[in-house]
Amino acid sequence: MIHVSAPSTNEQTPAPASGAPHPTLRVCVALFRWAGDRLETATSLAHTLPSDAPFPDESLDAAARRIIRDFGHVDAQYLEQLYTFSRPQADRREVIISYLGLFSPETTNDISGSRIAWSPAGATMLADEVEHIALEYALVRLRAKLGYTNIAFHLVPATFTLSELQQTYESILGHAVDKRNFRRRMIASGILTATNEQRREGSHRPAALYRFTSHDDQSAYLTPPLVPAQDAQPSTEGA
Amino acid sequence: MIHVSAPSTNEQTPAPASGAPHPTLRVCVALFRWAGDRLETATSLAHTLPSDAPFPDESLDAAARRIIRDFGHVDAQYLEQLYTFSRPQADRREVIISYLGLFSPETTNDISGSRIAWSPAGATMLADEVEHIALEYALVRLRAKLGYTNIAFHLVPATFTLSELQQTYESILGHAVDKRNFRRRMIASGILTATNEQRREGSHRPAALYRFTSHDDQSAYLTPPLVPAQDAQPSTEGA
DNA sequence: CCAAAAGTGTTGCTCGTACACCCATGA
DNA sequence: TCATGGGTGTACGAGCAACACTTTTGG
Repeated sequence: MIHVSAPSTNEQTPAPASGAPHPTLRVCVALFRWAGDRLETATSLAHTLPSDAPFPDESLDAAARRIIRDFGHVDAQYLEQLYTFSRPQADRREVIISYLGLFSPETTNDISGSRIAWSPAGATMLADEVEHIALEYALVRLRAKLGYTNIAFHLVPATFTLSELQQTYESILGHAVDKRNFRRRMIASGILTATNEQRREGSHRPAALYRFTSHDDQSAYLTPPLVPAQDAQPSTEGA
Repeated sequence: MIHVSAPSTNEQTPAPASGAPHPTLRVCVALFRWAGDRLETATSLAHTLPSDAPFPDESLDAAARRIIRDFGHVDAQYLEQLYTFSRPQADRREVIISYLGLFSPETTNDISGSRIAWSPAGATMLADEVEHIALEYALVRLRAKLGYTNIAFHLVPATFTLSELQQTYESILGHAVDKRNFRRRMIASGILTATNEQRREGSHRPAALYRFTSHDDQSAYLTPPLVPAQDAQPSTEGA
């Protein structure tokens, strides 16, 4: 978590370049939800990503949250800054800070008066080129993070079956995964807790319901394969 | 990694007052070089990271490259956008786009009239809080990328011995690595090519010299210049 | 009793890690 | 001949991928 709090005492900031117009600032958010059978992207009714200029007294993160509330009338479960683009526009430059946001299904069920349209991720067409790139990139990041974080849990209801979770993974990754391996890995990871409840639906064996062990994610995993050698250096190997 | 869970209740910030001051934009660069025995960070003589406001007609990447040239009178071998911070400052907001830059030793040898001071990475003290965070984060990213990219090659001379390369890794990672495993991995990875030259220095067996197989790195793992990089996005910037 | 999804183990392979000694050289 | 760093191979364990059948239920 990156945290910027107090204003700095350092007054190093260069003056805005000689009379030239200030760049336009815009925060845009690639929002996803799991629709039960597929991943969906949120667009405004005008086929753009939800976006707005941050207010002067507002952090970028806060602006992203506000944009999500304004468009969807709900809060996202997960929010992460992705990348900052810039491009020439009219007489000034436009700087676009892109975010990735995730909704849980419960959240998006009772959206009323929402200005959001949902379309299948991957088939979402955006007029704006930068927004298109930002969306593609958000998907890439989301896929990558499935592999080494518990980010998928933000897309899934509070309690869920392992099959549901697996379907979520498969649909985001775009390929099937082995059931036994998937379950073993999920359970071994310790981020799942079995509730004692079951869900019975249809004429087949009921499924056990699980929930997350911890709701804060430690997605800050970085794993360099190189590992410390036994001792500092001094002798040849101990033994 | 930013995880925003339960955002505050709606404050419904006032509409974008047209008279409100634009945010200040600033690009700052965490620059590293390998000094032969340690990793070093570049600071301005005033103990700040090299930074400046981008010109209106200049992309963020171009601004970062210009800043590096202005401060060091040389070009960096590697440049990657890291994260965008924002903070309140005086009457307006300051938005800081941070970059990671790497120099090869050859490059920094003939810096003359440079406005850069080098200090050991990790021991570099910066007055500004955001710059400090940006620098720390750059180090984290650099370390992490050692594990799954060939980023280290940007820090090393055009030809080098495996021991030199290993020292670079060890010093950046902060721990020793096993010599045999390191060499096996490097050679197996295929990004190294053995030249036929040797380097003899000191009273011991001469070392074989290697160089990179390909000089473009696919470490564009975590940056959006994704699939169709430069040409598919005429109005945005490549990397 | 049938359909339909839930649930369960084993095996082989790959990759990472630990580990010790000989080689070539200059002084 | 000695000190110094360069260079080499093997064996073990962890973790991942492939793979098929039994269980429980509703209709």
